[in-house]
Amino acid sequence: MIDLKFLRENPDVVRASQTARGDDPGLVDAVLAADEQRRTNLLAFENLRAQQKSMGKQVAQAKGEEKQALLAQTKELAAQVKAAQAAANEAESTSEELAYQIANITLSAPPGGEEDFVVVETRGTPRDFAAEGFEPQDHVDVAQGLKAMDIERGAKVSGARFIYLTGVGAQLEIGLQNAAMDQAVRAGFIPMVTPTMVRPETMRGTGFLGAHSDEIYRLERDDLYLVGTSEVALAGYHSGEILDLGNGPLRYAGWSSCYRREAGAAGRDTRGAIRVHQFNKVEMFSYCRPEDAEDEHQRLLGWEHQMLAKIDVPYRVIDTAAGDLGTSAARKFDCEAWLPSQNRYFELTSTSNCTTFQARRLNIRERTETGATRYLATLNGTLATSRWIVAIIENHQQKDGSVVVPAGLRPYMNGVEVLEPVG
RNA sequence: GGAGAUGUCGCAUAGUGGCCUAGUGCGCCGCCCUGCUAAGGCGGUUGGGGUUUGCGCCCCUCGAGGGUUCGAAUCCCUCCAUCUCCGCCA
Repeated sequence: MIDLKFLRENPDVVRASQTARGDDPGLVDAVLAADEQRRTNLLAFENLRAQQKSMGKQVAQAKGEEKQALLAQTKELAAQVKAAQAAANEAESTSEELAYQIANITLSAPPGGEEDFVVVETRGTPRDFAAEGFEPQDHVDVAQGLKAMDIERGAKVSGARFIYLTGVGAQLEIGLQNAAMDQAVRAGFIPMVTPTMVRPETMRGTGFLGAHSDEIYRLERDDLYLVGTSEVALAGYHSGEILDLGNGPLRYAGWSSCYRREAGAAGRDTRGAIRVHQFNKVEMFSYCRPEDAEDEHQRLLGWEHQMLAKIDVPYRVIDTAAGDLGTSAARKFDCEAWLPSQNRYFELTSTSNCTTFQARRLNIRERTETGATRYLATLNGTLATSRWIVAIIENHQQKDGSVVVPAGLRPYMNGVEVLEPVG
C-alpha cells in the first residue's frame, strides 16, 4: 500500500516511479481524486453522525408528545446518516482499491525492464571444460547418471514441472536446506517452519495478488492460497501488531515448500529442475526500522554471499531494473549462478527491500520513543532453494559423470566428497 | 463433519436497548507525600482518522463484516478465533 499522505504531497515522485516500472502514471491522479472524494464523504458522514448523537440524547430524556415529535425528526436524520455512511464506505473501498494498484516506489533501481539490470559484481570464473577435455552435460543428464532425480515419474504422478529427488538428490536437497538453516540460526535468525496455505488477506497484504496473481495456486473450495515463498507467511506472522525493534531488526528464517504455477513461463526452462511447480526454500525475512532498511538489505545480500560460498559456484550479483521489480519491492538484488550447459546465468537468490509497503498493507508498526506508532520496513532474501542443486551438479560435474560435493556441504552429506554414477 | 459455550481499551473483570462520554482491579507512566524503602494520594494509560498556533474539540473502534432500531458492547445474521464433548482420521 502506498503512503497516501506521501502521495498527496509528492505526486510527481510516485508518477516517476510508476513510469520507471512501466506502470500507468495516470493511476496517481485517479487515486488522488478518489481519496479526495473519500475525505469529503467521510466528513459529511461525521457531521451527520454528530447531529444524530446529540438528538439521541434529547430523545432519551424527552417524554410524551415531545418525544414523539423528536422521534419523527430523528428518523429522517437516521436515513441521511445511513446514506452518508454508505457513500463514505463506497468511496473508501474505491480509493483503497485504486491505491492497492500502485506498486511500491522504486529506490534507485536501474531504469528499464527485465534485460536492463546492472551487474553489481561477479564472483568466481566459469570452468574451462574444453581445457579439461570434455563437454559439460546438462544437470538432467548428470542427475540421471547419479539417479538423483526422477523426472519421468514426476510427470507421471503429478504432471509436467514436477520432479522426484531421489537418492543422493534427496540427500543433497536436505543437506543444502540444513546448511542454510544452520547458517541462519548462527547469524541470529529465528528458525521457522511456516504454513504453506494462507488466507486471501495475507496473500493480498504481501503484494502477490497484483499483476502476477496468475502465478499463484488457489484452493477455491477452501478459499486459501498456496504460497510461492515463506515470505508470505513470515510477513503475515506479525500482521496487525506493534513490534518492539529496540534490540535491532527482528529476523526470521523460514523453511517451507513453495508452489508456483509458472503460468507465464511456457517454454522456458522446461527441462529438469530449474523451473518446477514445487520446491523447497529457506528464506530470510527481516522487520526493521525504515531508516535501517537499506543497510539491512546489504546485510541480507551479505548472508547470501556467505551461503553461496558454501556451494562454490561462479555467480554474479545484479541490481534488478525498476520494470522487473515485484509489486512490493523498492529495490532487488539477485544472485545468479553460471549454468555451463547453457552458457548463461540463472537466478539462485533474490533479496528485496519492500520498505514500508508490505507493513502498510499488513498493518505492522513499531512504537517510537515519543509513544507514537509508525510503519516499519520489511525485507526478504533467499538463503537456499532446490534450484541450487542444478548449479551444484553442473558446475561440479566431472568427466566420468561423478559430481564433487562442494566442501561447504560435506558436513551435511555425511562427509561424502564425490557423488558417483550408479550403474 | 455434528452439538454446545465463549470473544470487552496490556492482563483480569463489570456491563441484557438511552445516565457507556465503556466502570473497577492489576500492571505501566507522571506528579505529590515521605530520612530511605514499602504503603498511600492525585492524574494519565486501545488504536486510527479529522480539525486547531495551542488548550482542546469531532468521528470511528467492545473479534470482523452486515442487519434491526430514532438509538446497539447489549438484539438478529454471516464469518473468524478459542474451549468442551461426539464422530472420523494420518
